[in-house]
Amino acid sequence: MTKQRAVILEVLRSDKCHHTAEEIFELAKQKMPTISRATVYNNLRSLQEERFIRKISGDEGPDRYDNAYLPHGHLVCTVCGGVSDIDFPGIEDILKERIGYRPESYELKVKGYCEKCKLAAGE
Amino acid sequence: MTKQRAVILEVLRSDKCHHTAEEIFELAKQKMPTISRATVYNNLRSLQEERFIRKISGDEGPDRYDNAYLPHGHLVCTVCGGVSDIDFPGIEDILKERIGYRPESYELKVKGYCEKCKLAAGE
DNA sequence: CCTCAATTTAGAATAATTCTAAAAAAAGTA
DNA sequence: TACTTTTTTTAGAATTATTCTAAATTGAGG
Repeated sequence: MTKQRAVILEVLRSDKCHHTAEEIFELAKQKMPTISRATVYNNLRSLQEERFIRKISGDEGPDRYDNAYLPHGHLVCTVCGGVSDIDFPGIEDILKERIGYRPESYELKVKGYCEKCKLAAGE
Repeated sequence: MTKQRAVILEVLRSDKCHHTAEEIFELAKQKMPTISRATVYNNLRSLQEERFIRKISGDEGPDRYDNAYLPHGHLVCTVCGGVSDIDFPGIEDILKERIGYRPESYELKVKGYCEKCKLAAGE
């Protein structure tokens, strides 16, 4: 475990956002000003391959990273564009039923209103 | 409806593949050699906004396009990398149950074995 | 401490997509 | 039809996101 990788993990775990590589790079630089962009990309890739984190590739804009590997849904807000985690109980059963085995992984993105924007609209 | 747009739609509808913009550009050029890459990108975007087609952004590689807008699942083959359509009956009910309304749209990508690779492995 | 393999670095290179400004085509209007 | 206006296309430049490169550095194991 290099210092750089520790910093990147720390950034990933410091909040619930789904940051882009560039954002992670900026945040990591605050903790370690000499860190290089390539190191961030390298680590994001290897962390993903080792199943510590998960890449979320969006319809638009750069990829984002989730600090958990375990698959779960993502709610993409049609108002603010934010991405939040959301679980859909029973989803894996449906997938298994259809293809005959529990999939190695899946990604589910649902467009709707995030909690914040739902509250704001309710006023 | 411009000639270019018609050609692009024709390419999209000519087979069941999920082509990349570059592939669509190449195929369109066979029908209309003067067509420009930007025109392909412009049309893919507007067709998507008008909900004739759907963009599928994958974990890796460029975006792909589906000739239908109606949401349905995609099976991403872990062997050959191909993307095929797959329906998961009941999925929309699960989504609605969890968020309280039928989502405007969703995207579900499941990793597994496509029909071709499943057959090949079975030998 | 040495050694060696793995990692980091800065910047160049690449890939995918968007932008730009001029030309062409289409649509609207008299 | 002829004229005007708006939209679309074009080619290539520009931008964005990401990967590659090769030299320098680090860190783990002996």
